Amino acid sequence: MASNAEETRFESQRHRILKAAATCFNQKGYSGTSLKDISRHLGLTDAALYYYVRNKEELVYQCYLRAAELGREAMSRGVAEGRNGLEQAYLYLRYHIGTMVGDAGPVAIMSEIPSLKRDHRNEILAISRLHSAAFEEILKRGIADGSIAPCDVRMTGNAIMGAINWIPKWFHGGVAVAEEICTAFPEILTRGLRA
Amino acid sequence: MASNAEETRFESQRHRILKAAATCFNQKGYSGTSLKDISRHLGLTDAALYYYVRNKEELVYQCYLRAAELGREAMSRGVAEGRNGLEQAYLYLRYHIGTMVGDAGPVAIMSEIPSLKRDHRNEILAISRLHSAAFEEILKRGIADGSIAPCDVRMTGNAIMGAINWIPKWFHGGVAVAEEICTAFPEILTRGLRA
DNA sequence: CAATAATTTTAATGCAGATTAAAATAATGG
DNA sequence: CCATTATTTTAATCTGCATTAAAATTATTG
Repeated sequence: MASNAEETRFESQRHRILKAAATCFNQKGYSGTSLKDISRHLGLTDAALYYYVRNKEELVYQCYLRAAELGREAMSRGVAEGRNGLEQAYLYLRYHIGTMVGDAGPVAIMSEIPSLKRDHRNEILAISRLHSAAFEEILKRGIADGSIAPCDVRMTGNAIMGAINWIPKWFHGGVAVAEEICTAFPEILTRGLRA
Repeated sequence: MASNAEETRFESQRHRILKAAATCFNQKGYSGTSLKDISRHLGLTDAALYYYVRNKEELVYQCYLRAAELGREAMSRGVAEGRNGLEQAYLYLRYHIGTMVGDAGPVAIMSEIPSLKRDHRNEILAISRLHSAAFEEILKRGIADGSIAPCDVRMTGNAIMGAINWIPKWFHGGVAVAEEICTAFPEILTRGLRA
């Protein structure tokens, strides 16, 4: 049976692979990146990837699961720490964006949902809807407690999520820029919410 | 030689094709949509597309050119009609978003730049940079004339453009929703700019 | 209606890239 | 060291899809 050390080895390699995949998908899109593109990033052969993952689609799927997990964590931290709706929104954005531009793991590739196969797509769409709904709840809470000005929460949510989801399209690494995004974005995105 | 009537026929068909292509690209991405996907939308065969366009890549390229043209028009109208930076930003957003959710032509597929071949990509990137720079100019003008609060114009521009560019990802037609977007978005996106 | 041009289709061709199987290499434990 | 297990590679295969050429159809014009 595999020892603990080997498990770790496997898991960490798998993690590297998912991250490389996410990077490529963000740059060239799902169908636009070949398995060779991904494996080249890692000094491997394309066939080697199949030791870690069932097929290409699972790469996106796993990235999405990880991204969803990070998003969920960011949101609960924000909700837990914020004293009102506005603060919660601000903190959530800060944490979420932090993970996206940091190197904690595979970043969100929110553009590639159509590439998922039916079951996975439905699952991710459901998670995604829950996430949006939770954010809209924060907005409603802020409106109720007077920290956020009344607004169309659906559209406001769409706007803010769009701004976030678009980040991977123009951010291609760099610690300095990452810092700048982390401080500027939450401020910019919540300034319009203030009551 | 072709008469005027025939030219119009050709051009209008070409236009239909570009629009169908843009729709598909927005839904499934460039590499994710086959020529058959596009032609099926039109009641044609995939091979028929080659009568109107050199190859698949030119479909995206032409969509980008059209989108850039629409964006440019929206911006100059906004700048011409607005009395200060804030108004200009608002009007530009209103016009630009209007064309994106309307059926004037192929909508922007800003996600697919990597799919373009080198020369076309450089061209579109240059145009895109000009567009962003022009928007940042509007912001600076607003800061100078006191209508917009001082901010990181680069990041603010990225945030607003992201929110716009993401629209095709979640908007899939519907006149009512289109109306809602047109009125809500410019307001939401400029509220955070006010001095 | 004949003749020419415009448009679309049918039927190949060819390639890129995902997937698989078997072989080779590297790691690990006794 | 040997034996076993983990990891990666080489070498096929198979398929989907862009692209092309030639034929068929539809429109247009004198």
